[in-house]
Formats: sequence, structure tokens, C-alpha cells
Amino acid sequence: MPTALQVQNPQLGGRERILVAATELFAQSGYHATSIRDIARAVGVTVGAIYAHFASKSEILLTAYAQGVERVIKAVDDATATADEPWERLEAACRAHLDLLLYAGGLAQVVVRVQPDDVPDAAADLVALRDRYEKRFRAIVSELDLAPHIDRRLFRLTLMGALNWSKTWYRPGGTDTATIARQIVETLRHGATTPQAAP
Amino acid sequence: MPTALQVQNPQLGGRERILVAATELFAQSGYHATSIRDIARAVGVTVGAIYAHFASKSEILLTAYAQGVERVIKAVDDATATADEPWERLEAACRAHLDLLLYAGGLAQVVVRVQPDDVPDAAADLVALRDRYEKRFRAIVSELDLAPHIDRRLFRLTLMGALNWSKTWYRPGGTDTATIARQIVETLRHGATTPQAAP
Amino acid sequence: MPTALQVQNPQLGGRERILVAATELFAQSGYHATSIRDIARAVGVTVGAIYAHFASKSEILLTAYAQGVERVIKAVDDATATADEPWERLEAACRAHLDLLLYAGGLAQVVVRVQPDDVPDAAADLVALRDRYEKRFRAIVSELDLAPHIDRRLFRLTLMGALNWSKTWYRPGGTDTATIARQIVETLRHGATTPQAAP
Amino acid sequence: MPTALQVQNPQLGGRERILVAATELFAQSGYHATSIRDIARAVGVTVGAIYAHFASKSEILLTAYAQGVERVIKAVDDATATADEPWERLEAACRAHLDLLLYAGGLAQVVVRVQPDDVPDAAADLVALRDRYEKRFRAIVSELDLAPHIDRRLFRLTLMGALNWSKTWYRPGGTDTATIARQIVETLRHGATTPQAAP
DNA sequence: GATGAATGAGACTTCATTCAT
DNA sequence: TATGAATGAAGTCTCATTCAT
Repeated sequence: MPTALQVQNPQLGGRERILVAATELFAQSGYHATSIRDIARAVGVTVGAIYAHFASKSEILLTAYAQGVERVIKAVDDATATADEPWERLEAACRAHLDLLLYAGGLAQVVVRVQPDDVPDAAADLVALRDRYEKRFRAIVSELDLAPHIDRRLFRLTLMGALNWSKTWYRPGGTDTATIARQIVETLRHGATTPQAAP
Repeated sequence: MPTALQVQNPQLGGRERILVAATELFAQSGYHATSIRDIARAVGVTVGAIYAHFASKSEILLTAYAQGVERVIKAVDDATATADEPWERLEAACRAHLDLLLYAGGLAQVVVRVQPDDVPDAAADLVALRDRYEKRFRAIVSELDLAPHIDRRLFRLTLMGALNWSKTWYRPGGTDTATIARQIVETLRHGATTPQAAP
Repeated sequence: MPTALQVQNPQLGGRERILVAATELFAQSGYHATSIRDIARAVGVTVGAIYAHFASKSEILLTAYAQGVERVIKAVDDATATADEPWERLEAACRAHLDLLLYAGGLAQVVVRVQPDDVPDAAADLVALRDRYEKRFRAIVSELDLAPHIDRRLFRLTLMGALNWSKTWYRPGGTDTATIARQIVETLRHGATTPQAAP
Repeated sequence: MPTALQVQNPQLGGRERILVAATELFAQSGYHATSIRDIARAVGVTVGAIYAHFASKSEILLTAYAQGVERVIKAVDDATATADEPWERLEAACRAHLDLLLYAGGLAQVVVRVQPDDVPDAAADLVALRDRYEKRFRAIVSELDLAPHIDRRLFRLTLMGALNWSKTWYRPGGTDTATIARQIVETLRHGATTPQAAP
């Protein structure tokens, strides 16, 4: 008696199906508001079945989080692989970041929505994962030709904030991610008062 | 046997004391991770006593949230009252925003930490409150002399994201809020590649 | 809507009633085989109500255990207060020990039935309590005129074992506790091969 | 990937290995505190594998218990086979009993640690097994030249209690089992006030 | 024989909330 | 206003057991 979800993803193993559902729920509602029951219901199994695959709720979160980070890293790496010019690389990275953050069923939203403090058990690991990802952006930012008075760290954090905050206001059907990424980078590069540069 | 908090704020009524404690806890741990018991313990009263002042947990949150919004609005209004030049007004507003967000015991952090979806009962009200505050920034931004190709809404959201994200990385003792505000606004105005303008 | 138990002990507070029921259940079935539900059902309240009085299952056990030890100590103290002759004092102590162990609704049975290892949380405290009681017997035994080749510690442990084992085989209506105590002490004093001493 | 235990007992079949592990765990932690998972983990197999050999948890316990009883009976029979004098036979039996109870990895401890009531399914069988063993001691005691006023049943139960209680206080490295057995029997025979008899 | 996934019941505990006092 | 006891639902997790492979 396969459930809807099983039919939907017939090829996925039990562990994967749990992870998919959990990732989405954690991204939508946060860690505390998502119960193991919720996850079990979404997958179509008993609560006990969850524990055949994961030792604890925090382990599920950690696994989902790690997977999310890994995929964003890969997406950013892929996106930047084809560009040479530093600002182009940055824009490509932002576009990839937004795509995963806003579209793909919570894949990366977990990373933004769940705060390490929410999961004491896994806090240290979560921070480490988050750092791994930030290193990517640190590298990209380090190649930019910023004016000397600009604090590169603060520049990067400003960018990350601008990007991640989009989860708060973005609605499908509105401005697309490519456009969002372009304007954010464009503004941070030349400022909002400078007339548009020739393409 | 008055608790530390009671001694600290001897002039505050029961309702106020609950609100102070709740604000801080909600800001630190979020809505779901904060229990009525936590609040009662922090205030030094019984759980039942809380219900003499508030009808429900969501009402406490809503009240704290509203208070937070009110204070940020007032802080921003005060800060912008003394400046005429639009970009100066913006920077003053950002400084005030950061001050409340980062320093003052969670006064404004609730607004950033708690998402309307966390509290179905009060979601609509929370959104309305958030909007009230955003209107302030919308007004300030509308006075800016932005280049015509800049989407003012996206500009504002970029700024808000940059500011609010600071809660994630800010540590007391590091760069002060005035400096943070100045660089963020500077960057958004002239871009990070433009040599510094004369003060 | 008072339950049978409430009617039975109308004067007891909630905490006391829980303790009475828990003591009996722990004594009968042991720590692990007794669930909070069992206790709640015996008292006639909800499971949650238990937690208004005790922080955890182990705290209930610890409290019951402590109460049991306290009462046995008091019983032994009372029983030995009226006797001067060391062997009479010992016999009186044994009689008191057996009375509480075998008759009074588990009051002291907890101490014998539950092993410290069963309750990791409280193991240290349980051992300390058990020691407090054993000190009583150590004192009484130290006054006896034992032959020099007798190890007093082993003598005491032999006695305690003989007494406590009675919980295993004792059935109401059989030999009464006074007789049991007399013969055990008699045998340990003069041996089972010596013809009975004149009373 | 054989586990330590498998290497340790390479000749044992699956059933035997389960029994060895279960015996030790039941003896150490009791019936309720030992889970099938614990046993499986100790043996190094899956939970399901246990059910290829035993129909239920209580069946494992019953088998382990029966094995324990059988071995103690055999040990006592062997020990008493070489002695003729009744008190010597008793002392030899006690020594054998203590050896199995205190040393050999729980072989006989199960019998003392697990109470029939703990396992409703097997309670009757457990009592029957316990009785089989007690018959041995009943026989040995019946040969003793006790004074007429001594209740032989109570004498035997006193002895069993003294012996079994040792599990509570015995620590390896302290008094050895032979000495313990000698003093207990000596005390029960001649009393603790009688100067030592010539060997 | 053995595995791994699953079940359904039940474990302890915490939650928001109510209410008589 | 405030307390303390109680409720009922829900939380995470473990249990003995089953069964297709």
C-alpha cells in the first residue's frame, strides 16, 4: 500500500524519503515547530520507522543541513566554473545561491531557517558546515577589485544578508532570481546612485 | 523573596516584567523554544500568574512584538528628526535600527527572530506590524536620488537584509554599529569599487 | 469525583498519595516494571499531575526510598530504646526490621527490592541512604560479645541477608516476625547444634 | 567482521552466544532493564537474528535461568560428591554456590537477580526451577544434626539469604568465597559466641 | 540463519491552558 | 493578582515483535 509520496518518488529509499520530507518541513516551519510525527506523516510511515534510519531528531536535521550545504556548495562551484571575471563569478554565485534558496523545495532553506542554537546537540557541526560554505564566498570576494576603504568581511556579510533575506519577501511569479542577483551585485559594485554602466 | 529581575526593575509592574523577560527569551530562543514556564521562571512567578496578565502565549508574543516595533519606529523617528539630507537620514535610521537590534536586550530582535508563521494565531497582526515599520524605511528610501534603473523596493529589501543579517554575525566588542551602518549605506550609495568620497 | 484511594486516605495531600502508591508499586514490581502511568492510575490522577509534584520518576523513587529508610531507622531506634542487653537489642532491631519489611505496605520493601543500579540518576543517593541504615546495625553488632575469630562485618552481612531474604519466602499467616527474628538471632548467637538455652 | 565475543568463543553456536550474553545482561541489569537490542548488540547480531533462535524475550530468560539452575545444581552435586560428613557437605555446597553466584559471569546470578514476578509468561516455570535447586539444599540440611528446637526450613532459608545477599556486597579482591562459606556455616553451626572449634 | 525495515504500543517528560482558592 | 494542582495533548524516543528478502 504505497503512499502518495512513495508513488511520487518510487526510486528513493526510506532514508532518502525521510530526508526529503524533513528538509522541507524544517525549512518551512523551523526545527522546533517540526515534530517527528510531522515528518513521519509526510513520509507516510510510523514514527518508529523514522528511528530505524536516524538516531534522533537532531541527527535528521544535521544530515539534512549537511546535504543542503553540500548542494549549495556544488551549485555555486558549478555556476562559477564557467566565468572568469571576478564580478561575473560573484553574480553567478549569487544566482545559484538564490536558486537553491528560493526554489528547490527547501534544499538550502534549512541552512538559513535553522539556527545552530536551535539544536544544541548539533550546534557545533552546524556552525562548521555554515563556515565551509562561507569560505566559498570569502574566496570569491577576495578576488574583487574593491576600493581600499572597504572592509571585505563586512562587504561579504552585507551581500549574504541581502541574499538570505530574500527568503522573507520573495514570492514566486515576481522578480526572477537572475534579476535579483544582478541588481544586488550591481548596486554593491557601483552604488545605487550611479547611472547604469554600459553592458 | 524577590528575584534578581525584580530587584533590577523594582518600579515595573507585573505585566511589564513579564514582557521584558518574554521579549528577551523570544529574541534569544525563538517562539517555539520558549515556554510559558521559561518566562515564569525568568520573572520569578508562577505559571498561573502569567495568565492573570495575558490570555495566551501568542498574546504575550504579539504584545512584545508590537512593543518592539513601536520602539524601533520611535528610535528611527528620533534619529531621523535631526537630519535633513536624505542619505544622512538613511544612515541615521540604519544606525538606530542596528542599535536596537544588536544591543538593547532583545527589544527589536524579536521582530527579526520570530517569523509570523511561527504564531498562526497572531500571524496577520505580526505582518501588519512589520509593515508599519517598513513603511518608515519606504518613506526614507523614496526621498533618495537613486539612479533610474534601480528598483527602489529591491534596494530597500537589500538594505534591510544587510542590516538584519548582522544579528547572525555581530559580536560585541567588534565593529561598532555606527561604523557598520556607515559602510553599508556608503556601499549601497556609491558602490564598493568607487574610491572613498570626501567626508 | 474522588477515587477509591482518595476516599481511603482523605487527609493525604496529592504528593503524599503519590508517594504511598509509588512506594507500594516499586516494592512489588521494582523500578523498571513500574511506570508513571501505573502510579497515576493507582492514585487516580492524570500522568501529568504526577509531574506537578515530582520532577522525574527517579525523584519519586528517591523520595520513597528515603522515606522508607527513615522509617526503618526510626522503627529500629524505637525498638532498641527499651532494651539494654546487646543481644536483646539486636533481636528487637531484627523484629522491627522484619515488621516493616514484611508487613507495612512496602514501606521498607522498596529498600530491598530496588537496587541503586536500577536508577542511575539517584544511585549515589540511594547508596548513601542504605549506608545510613546499615550504620545502625553496625553499631548494634559492635556491642555484641562475639568470639574473636568472628569477622563482625561478615556476621552483620550474614544477618542482613537472612533478614532481607525473608521477603522472598514469607507468606502472611505463617511464622510470625517475632519468631523468625528470635530463631535467626538465636542461631547466629549459639549455633543450630547447641541445645536451647534456658529463657 | 566478527565481534570480540565471536572471536572469544569461536566454537559457540549462535544460540549459545545469545544465551551467554543474555545471561550476563539479565544478571547485571535485571529483566526489564535489559532489552533485546542490548542482547543483540552484545552478541554482535541484528535484533531479528535473535528471533531466529528464540520466540520471545521471556523464552531467552527462561532458557538462561534454566541453564543457570542446572549448572548450580551440577556444581553443588560435584562439590558434595567428595564429602561424607554432613556439615562438610554443606560447606562444600555453599562454596560452590558462592563461586557460581559471584564469579562466573552471571551464570547463577540470574537466578538471584530475576524474580519470577518480573516475567509473568514464565513465572511458573521459574518457580519450579528455583524449587528444583532448593530441594538440593533441603536434602543436605536434612542430614544435619540440628538441635531439636531449630526449624530446619527457617535454618535453610537463613542460610540461603546469607549466601545470596553476598551478591550485594561482595567485591572481587576481598574475602574469598571459601572463607565466606566457612564462616557462614561455622556461625550457623556453633554460633558466633562460641570460641573456635579445633579444625 | 540472518538482515533491515517496519509496526504499534508504550516509555518518560513537557506543553499551554484552566480553575478553585 | 497570584498560587498550585490538575488536565489532555503532544513531544522525543524505546520496546518487543514481525516479516519479506
